[in-house]
Amino acid sequence: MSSVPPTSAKKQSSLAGFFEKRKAQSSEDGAEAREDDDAREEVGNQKEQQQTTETTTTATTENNSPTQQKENIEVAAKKRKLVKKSEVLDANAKALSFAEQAKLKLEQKQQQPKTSAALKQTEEKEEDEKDAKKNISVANVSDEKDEEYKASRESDDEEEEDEEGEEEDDDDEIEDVEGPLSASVQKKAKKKTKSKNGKEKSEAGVGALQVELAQKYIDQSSESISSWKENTATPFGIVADTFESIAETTKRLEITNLLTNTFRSIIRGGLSGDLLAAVYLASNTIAPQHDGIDLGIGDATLIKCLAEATGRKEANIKADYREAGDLGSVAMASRSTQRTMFQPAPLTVKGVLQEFRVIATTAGTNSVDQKKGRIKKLLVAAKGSEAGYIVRALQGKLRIGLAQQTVNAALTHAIVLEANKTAGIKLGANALADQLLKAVDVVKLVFSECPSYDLVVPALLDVGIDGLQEKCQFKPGAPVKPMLAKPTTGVAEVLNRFSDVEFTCEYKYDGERAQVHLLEDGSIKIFSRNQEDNTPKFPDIVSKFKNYLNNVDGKITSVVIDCEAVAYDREQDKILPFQILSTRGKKNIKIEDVKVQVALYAFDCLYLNGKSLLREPMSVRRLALYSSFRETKGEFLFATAKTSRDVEELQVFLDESIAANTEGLIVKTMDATYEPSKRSLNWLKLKKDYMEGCGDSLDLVPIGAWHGRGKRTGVYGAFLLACYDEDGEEFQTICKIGTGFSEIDLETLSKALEPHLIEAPRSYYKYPEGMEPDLWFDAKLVWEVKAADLSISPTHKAAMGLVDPNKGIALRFPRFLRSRDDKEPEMATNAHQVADFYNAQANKQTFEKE
DNA sequence: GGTGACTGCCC
DNA sequence: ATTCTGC
DNA sequence: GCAGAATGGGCAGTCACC
Repeated sequence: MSSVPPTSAKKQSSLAGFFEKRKAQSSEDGAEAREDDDAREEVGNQKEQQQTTETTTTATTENNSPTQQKENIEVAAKKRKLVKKSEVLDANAKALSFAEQAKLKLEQKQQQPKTSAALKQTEEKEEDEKDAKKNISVANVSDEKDEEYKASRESDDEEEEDEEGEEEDDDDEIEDVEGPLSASVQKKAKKKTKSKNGKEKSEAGVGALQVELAQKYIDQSSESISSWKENTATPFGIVADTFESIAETTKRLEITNLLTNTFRSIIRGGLSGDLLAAVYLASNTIAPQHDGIDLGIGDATLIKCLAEATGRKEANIKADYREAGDLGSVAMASRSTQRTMFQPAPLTVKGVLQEFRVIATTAGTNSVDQKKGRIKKLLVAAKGSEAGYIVRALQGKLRIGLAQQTVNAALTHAIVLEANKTAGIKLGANALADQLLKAVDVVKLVFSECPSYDLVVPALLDVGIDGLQEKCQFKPGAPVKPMLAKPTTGVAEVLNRFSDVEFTCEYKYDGERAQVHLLEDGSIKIFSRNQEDNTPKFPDIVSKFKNYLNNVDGKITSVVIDCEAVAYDREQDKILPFQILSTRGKKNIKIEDVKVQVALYAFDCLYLNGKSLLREPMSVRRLALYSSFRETKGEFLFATAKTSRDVEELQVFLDESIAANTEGLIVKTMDATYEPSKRSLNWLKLKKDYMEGCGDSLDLVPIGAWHGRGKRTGVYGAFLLACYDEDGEEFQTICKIGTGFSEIDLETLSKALEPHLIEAPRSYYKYPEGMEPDLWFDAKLVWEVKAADLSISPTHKAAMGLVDPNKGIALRFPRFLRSRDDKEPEMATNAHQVADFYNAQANKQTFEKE
């Protein structure tokens, strides 16, 4: 990766080092003489990285001797925790905010001597600054921010440093700015809240924290919240700054507060379209999901963009990404080296969203280039932290602890608070907290039944909370968010959770969720679990659906049912595995082209003859389902159900479900409504592999690893696992694994694996092309891993030749259980055992036909 | 016209 | 999908 | 318990490129 001389690398005490290193390297990018050091020392790289992380907290400890490195890593593990706690800069804690990175960069530049005392000071200073920043919660609306933008625009590549200075000064200057909350007022407000804390907390009621937030709102709204400039397009920087502040906290109410204030100022800006755009950006979506608009941009394209935009080599961008764990900060760092001939117009909230949409809808020959061109333009126009968030947005991971639910809460708060203000309503903290909580419930409910900001945001601005339900109603034609189920560990837990209520169990079929709508106009629509419009995928269902209606006692004019679409062999009359279902085409499918038949297993009825059943209990909905449809063999069936309270009966039913080629059971209370907003995981799922000692558990050998990203930066994020084949005396990959690890596991395992690092894969490793891990290990450790299923794999190599002549076996839903220190790698699950596991499955793949 | 990289979406 | 974690 | 963010296998569709 870097061609930086070791001396410079040694000095790197933090992520700032990353910037410095990159800067140095990028100047050599053009020369690109020593491009391929890449093969060089991946091992060293790993150590270096561990150390980098470690020194983030301890500054200039210059421990580079190999003997000390191990120690460093251990210390690093402990420190990371501490650092996280104290909310100081830490790459692992969460997103290292871009501003923080800039600060680090500055420190590095100034070559500040970093004795531990000095560092402590710095930390404290930063804490202060953060506090100040948080308190200027509405400051991003103010005119003085405009100045800041202007300033930052003018001094592009020095801007990070400049911002430092400016931020320092803000506290003083801000007081003179009319309109927005001054920092000092905010500070007072916060102090007030803090001092009240104790009293309020003891009052309980709605929830002390909510009340505290309400109090905060009251204090804030006693001042005027003004827009940056009325009726001027909302700058994207407002949103980026808000993200930046949000990135600095993990407290959800704090996040809500920050976003609420930004939404409020946008509302006051008077451009309703801007609020909608901001809501989309904050939730990192570009359109309602059933509109089927997606970016078509992934890491690979973004990396190419960054390389082209900065004139750097792709390999270097990748290396930076690996090291930083965040493509956003790579974009930030790269961007600052770029000079532009002229100043592009500042980005606006609406403009960025619009550009995202154009990128999404660009298709056809040369579309990739066009998309890249637009992204590069965005990056060039980006100021401050904007570029980082643009990249993250395009990646589909904001990674700041903000997603739809919190956006909905903040949107609600903003609407309510602004409405209160307009109406002159002034509530006490408790009353306000109560009002906000109820309003959030309403908005979440409405959004789950009408998942479209295009509809909900304008409605909120128009009629507010009270008229919202009336205005945004569930109707066939648009999907409802589906009810989901929560994993349980066994029959006992189910009985425990549903101890006092009547419940029912249904088979959990292994297919894909299908929400089938019959509209008033007679048309049919089918939506996926994620509200994608899957109608084109199931022309066969569409054409026959009306045959399944039970129209004897009256005409059914409209209906919505919840089903599982399962691949079905109508000749042999049996359910086929999920893998078969997934081979069905998705677009432009004609009925005569359908090769994989499906059976619909219906289990709920959400709408019938013009009436929503979402608020009805399960018992009523099920009756509606049973009475409105009739079963057709191999095509349309009701999910097999049983109602019982008996432990043994439940267990028997579970066994039956497994024997019937399904995944297990879904357990539902009979009185529960279909309102995922109330509890998104209101149903329970009972699968064999959730239970201890049941399901397939294998002992496997880690032979490689990938560097983690995001909150896994600095440790491995995933590992390559293999089984042992005695016949060929080789290790054959069976899956990657990246879940089931606690943070401590990851630290421990990284440490345990370090002595086994090797430069290149052993000759006796059989692994798929294109699945080369970042680092290879000697086959020494054994881990116990759980899986739901085994499948014939197009890539993995386990048991190759034993079940299929050319294909290996892979694990479905692999997760780490524990380390098996008592086992030698040769004692790992062997290839024959893997094959046996596969063959023991009730529902094997049988599609070797042709 | 075929192939492979990339992406999104199922689970 | 599964799992872990902070609130 | 919620919400968010890490991560899995594997398929079809799209587009660049040969």
